[in-house]
Amino acid sequence: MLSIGELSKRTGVKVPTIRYYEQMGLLAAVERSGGNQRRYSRTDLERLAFIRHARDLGFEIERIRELIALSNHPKDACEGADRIALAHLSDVRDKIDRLKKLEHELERIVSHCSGHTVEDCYVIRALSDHGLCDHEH
Amino acid sequence: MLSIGELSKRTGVKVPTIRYYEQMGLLAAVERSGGNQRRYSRTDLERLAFIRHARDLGFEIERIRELIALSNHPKDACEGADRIALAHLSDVRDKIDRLKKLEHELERIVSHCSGHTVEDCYVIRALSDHGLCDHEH
DNA sequence: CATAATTGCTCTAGCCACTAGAGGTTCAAG
DNA sequence: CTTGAACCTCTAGTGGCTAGAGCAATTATG
Ligand SMILES: [Zn+2]
Ligand SMILES: [Zn+2]
Ligand SMILES: [Zn+2]
Ligand SMILES: [Zn+2]
Repeated sequence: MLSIGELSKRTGVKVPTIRYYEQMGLLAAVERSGGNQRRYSRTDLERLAFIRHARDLGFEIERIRELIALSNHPKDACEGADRIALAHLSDVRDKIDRLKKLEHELERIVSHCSGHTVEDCYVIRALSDHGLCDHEH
Repeated sequence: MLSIGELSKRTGVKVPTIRYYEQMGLLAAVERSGGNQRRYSRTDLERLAFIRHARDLGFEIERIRELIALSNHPKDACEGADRIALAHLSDVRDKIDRLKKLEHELERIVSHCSGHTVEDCYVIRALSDHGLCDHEH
């Protein structure tokens, strides 16, 4: 049985974040000591590691809740989990596409400044006029 | 003189967002009609377009505040503006790098599921064990 | 065993950049 | 003059935490 601090050390998840996950219903409310302190089992640690890893991979809390619900029915088909992962992959790709457009536009903007005063700074002019941009964003 | 609704239509910025920008000090508090309604000039419209474009390019509100302050001193050197844009470009690149790692990892994960039950779903297993991942994240 | 340092508890508020809604006032068209 | 759209202010909610106040419990040291 681990205290919340020990669990935090072993998983790299901060103490208030563990309590937050409990509040959000990702971690079940666990056993308490006589003095009302949380005591975690190995199973709890594994679940927290799962949550942490899913968060590191960018899954939203609501999606993680769904994934946990699915993994409680091991005999069911796994389409649900696959669909969640695919949808997330698609989100990530959309974000990359948007950021690459920004990157391109920002590169163009910063490379055009001849470096004199603010009144002829290309950065300021480009921000004032989207017409100078290559793409929508 | 434009009402807030007309300004909204012309810039594509929603009405509550315009009021929010005023509250944040990006837009100066403007003239009011007899009945206390905001009235915007062409200059106000241009400033809002600047803010909107900078936001679309991903600049934070605080950075936009700084850019506006700089552009009020047209005779000064423009290093400040250039530095803000370069720092933002660097942020964008960092985000892209992180997302590309996620993309690779998610591609790998979804492609490994043989599509049976939850108990042997690779998605679920991969989430449980970062050791299966190719990269840190 | 007493005391002190550390860790734990709950509850509230703050972060960012909006967005939504309540409850009321002003404006413009007919 | 009446109607209805647009406006006003104020408060609260979003996501995923993080920080702090003010206590209680546990652990380490003497
Ligand atoms: Zn410049
Ligand atoms: Zn643009
Ligand atoms: Zn699967
Ligand atoms: Zn991993």
